[in-house]
Amino acid sequence: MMADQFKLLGDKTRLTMLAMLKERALCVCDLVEFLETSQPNVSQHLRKLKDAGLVNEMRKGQWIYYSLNIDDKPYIGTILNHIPSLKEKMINLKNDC
Amino acid sequence: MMADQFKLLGDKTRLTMLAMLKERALCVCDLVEFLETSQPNVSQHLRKLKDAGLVNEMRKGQWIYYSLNIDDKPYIGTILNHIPSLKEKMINLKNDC
DNA sequence: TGATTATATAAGCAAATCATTATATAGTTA
DNA sequence: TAACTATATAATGATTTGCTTATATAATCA
Repeated sequence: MMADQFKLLGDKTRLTMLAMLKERALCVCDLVEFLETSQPNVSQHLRKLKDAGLVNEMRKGQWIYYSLNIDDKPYIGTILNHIPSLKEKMINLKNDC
Repeated sequence: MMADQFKLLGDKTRLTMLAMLKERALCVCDLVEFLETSQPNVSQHLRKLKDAGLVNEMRKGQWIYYSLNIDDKPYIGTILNHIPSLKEKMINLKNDC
């Protein structure tokens, strides 16, 4: 249902995660560092996003990279384009923590 | 905050209400009839939408009409345009119940 | 004025939500 | 293999949410 997808966007942490993933694929530890929250918290939000089909995961060694999967959800893309870019603030993030 | 606005869209009842108001201004009793829920429930959802500035109210006699107020929120409009139209199903709604 | 209609507000409750802490799983490295 | 790192899952608890029932407010009508 459509409302369920918006419910996912209605949380500051998840909305920020999606805005980050709009810039590039990220591993869990990148998200943890940037969001300044616990690793389980990030993992649980990621699971919700994955269950809703909004993100994909791809293992790379011991890291798991998450990326946006919204090509079939144009309105989600529109929404994310209205969020101020986080590119600048993400510069310090090093992959493979 | 942006997430708070999406939180409002993340509820089936409210999302339907907004989709209805996209068609035209409606009084509370129209919403109650269409949504098949209680009048206080509708009033409380309307208050949230009003507090967030998504709808306006206008009294007309003993009725209060609510209308969309999203001219300054383009992404909300985009979202509502992706919701299947309710126009057909709203044909039987008589104003001023 | 008193009854009726439309709407709002308050109180209460079950269910959902978000975070935390503890633990499990899986890959890597020494 | 043992220790370490990255991530997931489980258990728990405080807070929020959505709805119901009861009551209040405001406009209309007889």
